[in-house]
This record gives sequence, structure tokens and C-alpha cells, in this order.
Amino acid sequence: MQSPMPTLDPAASSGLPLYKEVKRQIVQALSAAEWKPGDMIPSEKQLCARFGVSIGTLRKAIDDLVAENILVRHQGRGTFVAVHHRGPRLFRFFNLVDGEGQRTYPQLEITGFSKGRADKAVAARLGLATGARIYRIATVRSIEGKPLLAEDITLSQDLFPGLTAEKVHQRPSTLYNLYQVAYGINVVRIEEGVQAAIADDEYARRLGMPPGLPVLQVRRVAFSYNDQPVEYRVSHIDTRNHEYFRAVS
Amino acid sequence: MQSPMPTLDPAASSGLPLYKEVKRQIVQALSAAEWKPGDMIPSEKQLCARFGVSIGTLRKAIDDLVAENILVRHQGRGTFVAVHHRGPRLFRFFNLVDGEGQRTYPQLEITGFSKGRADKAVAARLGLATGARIYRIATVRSIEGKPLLAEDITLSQDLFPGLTAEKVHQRPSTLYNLYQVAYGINVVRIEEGVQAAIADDEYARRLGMPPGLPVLQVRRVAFSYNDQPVEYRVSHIDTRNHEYFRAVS
DNA sequence: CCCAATTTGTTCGTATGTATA
DNA sequence: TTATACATACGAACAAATTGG
Repeated sequence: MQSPMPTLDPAASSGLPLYKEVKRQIVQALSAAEWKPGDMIPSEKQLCARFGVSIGTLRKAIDDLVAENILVRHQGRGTFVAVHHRGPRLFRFFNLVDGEGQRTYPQLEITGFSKGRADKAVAARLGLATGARIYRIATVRSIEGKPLLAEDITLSQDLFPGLTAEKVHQRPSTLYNLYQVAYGINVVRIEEGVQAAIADDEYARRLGMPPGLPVLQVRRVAFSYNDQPVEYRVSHIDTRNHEYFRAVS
Repeated sequence: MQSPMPTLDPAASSGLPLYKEVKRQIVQALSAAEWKPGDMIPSEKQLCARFGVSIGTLRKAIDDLVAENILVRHQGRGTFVAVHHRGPRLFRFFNLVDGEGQRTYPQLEITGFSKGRADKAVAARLGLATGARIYRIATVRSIEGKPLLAEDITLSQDLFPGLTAEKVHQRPSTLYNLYQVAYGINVVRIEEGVQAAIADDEYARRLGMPPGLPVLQVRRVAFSYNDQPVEYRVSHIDTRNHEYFRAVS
């Protein structure tokens, strides 16, 4: 159970400041699933011993990871790997707000699953070679039975080997949760571009709205640790009764 | 030039941790325009003396304010008040689809200025009473001569006394810069809701596009220090050649 | 061009307080 | 109550970047 790694060598290691090297090694441990989302990581004292650094240096590394929403600290309890997409956090990346500013939580329905190959645009977004094997998943999210959002998701078959329509349908929780528990892939960050579009016949059908109405078109890339892209998702959103929200500082 | 204030009293002041009390006082000094955006604030040593705290406590306070994008530190130079929304920063989240092109800032044209009273919705967004006196400013932003974005801005007359069409037209820099230099109001944070809409005749005209095409409709509230709302802005954006961008972690 | 002063960045720790189990 | 864990506050010593003489 104990790591044989004794201490870090500040000079030889990488030229990075010690605390950044500690950060790097913690993120590496997270990538290797040594600790999973929700787990408590070792105490500061133990980590100091493991990395051979002072408490101040370790705390600086942890501070950064907390600021990046990768770890969470609780006084008196310990430090934990951040859990994304649970409960109200489910829509941390998808803040739909109704007219009264209340946050709402759509239901997810899987409407399609197939295998294929990445075209040039998708490959670029996911960091794959053109023609790489991919999955395509189509979904519809609804609120109170009313379709609101149609998604077309692309995943690399290499990153998610053996994924099937059954697994997607029978997932116990969210898709991101499936990525985590079945493949150890944690989504910690996204980037999106937003445009306005007209609902064509297909999206109008999927969204249960008349064709020709305006919809939001969101292209999203989801990233895991170390900025690795893991999912590409194009969403079409009916914003007649909800709006997309964000805060920026 | 010297502040007569000697030290903080950790017990008597507020029950807050010392470093948060230091933060509060720094933000207060910023609100009072003791230091303006772009200014260098006193060195750590001087601030330690001013607040009567240790270097570690002061640095923790500064760390927080840097993380909140309120201050910026430069090794060897000093610590500075962050400058928001200057040049391309205003469009930090507005990417050109065809690549960089960051060199062509959107040009701002003022197309309307009037006085009026806040309706219920606007009053709520700006924290005003319904019927409070307000200004309305209409603008169009263009890139390379092509209109891209039409804005309708609402400001409180109380917050911006004596604002005139002349001052708005003859501003030396951006609108946010005008808020800062003429009224000491610094925009440090925004919240936005995004919806899709159809360009009606008015917006089609202002955007130089055929009516009936989809546009993004963005409702933005801009905040100063201490979460005070200072501006409400509704934008209509032609996204045929550009997309709205954001990153979330 | 180099040097010295200034300023922040990094690393090291100690002592004490607060929250939790 | 006790032990553990993180939070706060203190400060020393040296490194790195910048500026001005």
C-alpha cells in the first residue's frame, strides 16, 4: 500500500518550482486513479512525508488544486478528490435557468448509439487522427416531459473500449459518471462555442418544436486531467422558455 | 500621503480571520479609488506595516485578490490593480471563427442616447426601484466595417450623474473606461444569460443583415466591487461568421 | 554592461485555533 | 474527551525578476 517513492529532488526533477512538481505528481496520481472522485487523499502530514516537502509547500500545491476545482478541503475532515456532476452539481457545466432564475434539472434520454469514424473537424477537436474509430451517441434532455436540448456526442473508441448501447442505456447515473466509474475518466473542464441557428426538420422533431424557430447551437469539448480532450458534443437548445447562464470574472 | 491608520485589531474588528479583514480593507480602498486600475499598490512590506500583519498573512490576502482577478502581481515590479475590459479583453469570450484576427478590435459606434425610467425587469437587474431614472445607450460594434453586435445599455442616473450624449460620444476609450475615469466605477465581473432569437426589422437594420435570421441574444449585468450591479446590457449578435466562446472549470 | 536596490516568488518551518469524528 | 485534520498567523532565508544608476 505504501509508495516506495521517497522524496522529490527539487534540482534534478524538472526545473519547476517544488510546489508545481508536487501538483504534477498529485494530478498524475489522480490520472492513474490512485484516488478517485469522492476519495479522501492522505493528510497533509502524510503527503509531506511522501513528497519530502514542507507543510507550506504542500499546502501551496493543494491550494492551487482546490482553486482549480480538482480537490476539496474540509476542515477537521480531510482533503477529497472533487466530485463533478453529482446532484445539483450535475449541471455545473449546463446552467439552464428558467424565467425566475431557478436552476432546473433535465432528464436524459438516449435516442441513438452507433460506431463510425471521425471526420477532420471532430478529429481535431478530440486530438485524434482523421478516420479514427469513434462512437456517436444521440440524446434528448427534457424538463417536465418537454424536450429542451438535443445532443450529438462523439467519443473515441480507444478511450472508451467496449462501450455499447446497453451500457449507455443502463448507466446508473449520468454519462459523465459512466465515464468515471467504467473508464476512470474524469471530466474537469470544458470549452464551448455558442452560435444561433434555425431548427431544421431533424432538430425540430427531436426537440418537439416547429421547424424554423431559432435555437442555440453549442459545440463543447470536455477535458480530463492534463487537458486531455475526451468528449465532443454538439447541442441544440430550445431557449424559448430557458436561457443559458454564465458568470465571468 | 501617509494613512494615519495604524494596525488592525484582530479581535475587535469583525470576528473575521485577519487575512479576510485585510482583503476587505484593500477592496474598500479600491472602491474609494485610493488606487485605480493599472496603479501599483504599496509593496508588501509597506502594506504589512499599514495593516499591522505579518508578511504571510498579507500575502494570503493578496493571493485571494489575485485569484479573484482584482489584483495582478509581477515579480520584481510590484502588485497592480487589475485592468478589466481593455481592448481585446472586452471580447475575451468572443472568438473569430476563421482563426486569430485578434488584431482587429471591434469598433464601437454610439447610435442612440436618451433618458428614461426603469421598468420592473431592468430595475430588478440593477437593484433599483421601479421607475428609477436611467439612461439608455444604443451601440453597434463592427469588425472590419461589418456590423456584428447591437447593444442596448441601461445605466442608473444616480450612479452616473451628469452623463450626456457628448461625453459618451467623445469618450477617449471604451465605455467601461469612461465609467472608471469619470465616475470611479470599475467593472470586475459579469453575469450573462444567452438565448436564441430571430432578428426583427430593427436589429436586422442595425446589424446590416436580412431580417428573419437567427441571432444570439445576450442579457448581461456588469458588477463592480462588492457585487454592486452597475450596468445592464442586452446584446444581439450575428453569429454567422463568429461564435461566442467560453471556458468553464 | 554591470551592480545594487527593490519587489515578488519559493521554501522552510513553528505555534495556535477550529472543526470533525 | 481525545485524537486528527485542516485553518490561521507568524516569520526567516534565499531565489528570481525588474529597474535605475
